[in-house]
Amino acid sequence: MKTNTTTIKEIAILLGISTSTVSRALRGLPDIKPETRNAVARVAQELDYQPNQLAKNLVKSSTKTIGVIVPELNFHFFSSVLISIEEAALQAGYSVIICQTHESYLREVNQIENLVNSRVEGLIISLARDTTHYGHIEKLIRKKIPVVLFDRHSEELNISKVIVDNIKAAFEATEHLIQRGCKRLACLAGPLNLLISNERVQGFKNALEKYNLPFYPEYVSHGDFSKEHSMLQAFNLMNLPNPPDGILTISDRIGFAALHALKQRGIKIPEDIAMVSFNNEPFCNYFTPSVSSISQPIQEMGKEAVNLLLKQIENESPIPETIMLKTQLVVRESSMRKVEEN
Amino acid sequence: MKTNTTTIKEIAILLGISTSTVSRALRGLPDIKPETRNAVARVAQELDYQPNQLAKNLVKSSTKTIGVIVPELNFHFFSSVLISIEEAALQAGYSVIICQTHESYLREVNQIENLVNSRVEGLIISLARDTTHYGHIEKLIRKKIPVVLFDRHSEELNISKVIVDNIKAAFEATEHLIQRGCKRLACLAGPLNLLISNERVQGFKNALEKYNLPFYPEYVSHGDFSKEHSMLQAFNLMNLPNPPDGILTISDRIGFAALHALKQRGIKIPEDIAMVSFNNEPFCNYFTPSVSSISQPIQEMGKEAVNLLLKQIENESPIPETIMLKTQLVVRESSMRKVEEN
DNA sequence: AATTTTCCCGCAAACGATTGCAGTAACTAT
DNA sequence: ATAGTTACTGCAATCGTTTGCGGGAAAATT
Repeated sequence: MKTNTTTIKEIAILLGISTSTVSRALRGLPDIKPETRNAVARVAQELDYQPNQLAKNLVKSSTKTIGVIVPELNFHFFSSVLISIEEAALQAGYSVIICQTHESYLREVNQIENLVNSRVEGLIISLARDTTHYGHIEKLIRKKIPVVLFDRHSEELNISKVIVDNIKAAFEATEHLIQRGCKRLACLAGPLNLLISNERVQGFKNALEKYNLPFYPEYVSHGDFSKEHSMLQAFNLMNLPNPPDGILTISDRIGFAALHALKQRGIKIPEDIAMVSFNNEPFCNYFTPSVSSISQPIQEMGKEAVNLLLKQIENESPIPETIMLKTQLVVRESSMRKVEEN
Repeated sequence: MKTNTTTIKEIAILLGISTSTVSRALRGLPDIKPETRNAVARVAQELDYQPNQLAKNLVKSSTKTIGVIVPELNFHFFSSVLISIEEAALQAGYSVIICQTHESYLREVNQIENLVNSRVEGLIISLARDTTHYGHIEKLIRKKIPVVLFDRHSEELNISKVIVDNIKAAFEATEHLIQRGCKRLACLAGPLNLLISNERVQGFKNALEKYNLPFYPEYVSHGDFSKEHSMLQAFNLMNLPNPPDGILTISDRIGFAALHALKQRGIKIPEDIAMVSFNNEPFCNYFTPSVSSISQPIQEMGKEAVNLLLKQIENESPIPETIMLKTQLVVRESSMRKVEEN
């Protein structure tokens, strides 16, 4: 389909002037006689001229665009961070291109390549589940393309990132469960190679250790965030000879599904089993019982990621910076057991 | 920050050949001696050459990109359709740029303009809540830029769209409530000027009419999908002298919040009030009671939207086509009242 | 040996803008 | 009247590719 777009040249010919004059007139540069300026404006209006961004970008070799890559658009956490990223970028005069990897390493590599070829000026990335080696990211650094990681990062990468203290957050959540009287604690985790999942498990372990509670490996199970996996994880926990009386789930996606599974088995929450989850999605409030969850600073996360990126883009400061934001445990019914005084 | 990218020219100079030869060699065109081809490949590899997509697009005046505009990335329905849109586009060799309007008309206009200036080859749009006149869309048609609307459309626009029969869907849901013994039916709707909301209300009315049930205007209330609005809508309904015994909500976002509000008031669902909602988000299963909801063909919707768009892009067929997809009522606990035989 | 064919490759224009520099006309100052 | 400004505008190169056309050398055909 041939879309007829008018160019600067057509305007120039129509008015019998040069393209440079038209260009300058349209952009409000000085040194243009008012009459010419008006004439140009008029004709541009009539022909509904729209500048070709591609040409513009090519000559200025600047796109004022940043690329954002997330595992899944569908996850409430990511779509929310995206909103704040876009907001912050827009304010700084940048637009964003959003891509998703569907947790696939190959797709991540592809998407990054595409964005780089399209000359985005920087990238904000949350790594895919399947990403276990980081050559593609290191290549970006070598090429001096600004990159910021958020949430799903890697310790191997010495690079700017904005994250939360997952270990501490999980520790606090577990501690809370212990203080509510839980003795046999379980943890429903994500994929085995996912750093943030492992960090949260670590925090879980730390809390057990501090309170001298035993750690049983079979009380920690891994899944892929899907409803099916998560419910299975919960069922398996129930089928153990000595089921847990407190569960930490490292994501609301897992938590909600697990809650569903437990309720299906007629287990009373929080009396039989208390629960704390991660992310504090709005739905936590809606469930019966409402779900205690660790709130992530979504707004800030997006804003800081953009800030870090812009700093790299504009100040050519390649010194990697890590911003660690605070989480907050929001206690609701699912963990509010009555605890006998002693 | 100056990112040093290698160009075709540098390769050419390094090898003492012309840029055209390099270009052809890299793209595997014929008429290139194997040795030159290899040499080019080698040097390109060494210098980590990445073609400049901007330049490419400019000369080919084709970007193989489509733009998608949705009101809010955060809505499960939209992010899900986006996934299937991206999938379908990718398969056809197109990439997608995703934008959100946050329900604002001005932003919609802006985003469209940007995308057009960036020379996307077509647009898939779900209109913003605040969009009440359609000059910006009509302009696209005048300029022969392929456009497809989905979900949030407008009757004023004679243009390709993929939608569902909202009237029929709401009718069936309401009929179901009536068949489960509801006599006083209410409807929690969205913004007043939102077509799909009004269509659903219309279907609601149609069912009342068919079954000779009275329609009270105060039983239909409008909100903006927010938790606060939706809960308020529900509370207002409860405060009526003669509260309803059946509620249709035109979106799960409203439905979940309403359910929460009703439960807060100690109302038994479905015994006191039965409920059916719209969209069949995965969470419907998780609630207590689980929520009956009308399932939208999300996958298909995305796929068909892309198909319609590609048809316009590639076949220059500007004949508007409307694809109406089937919904399905998924009955769960929230509407399963015991109904006495008679 | 002359002609044709095949194989490679380069020149230069094009895509649609921006921009440094130069040039002309009008206006001001001497 | 001449020199010096000032106000505008155009030329041409540039960004990094692609592509039609033409041409020379080698190989094949007569």
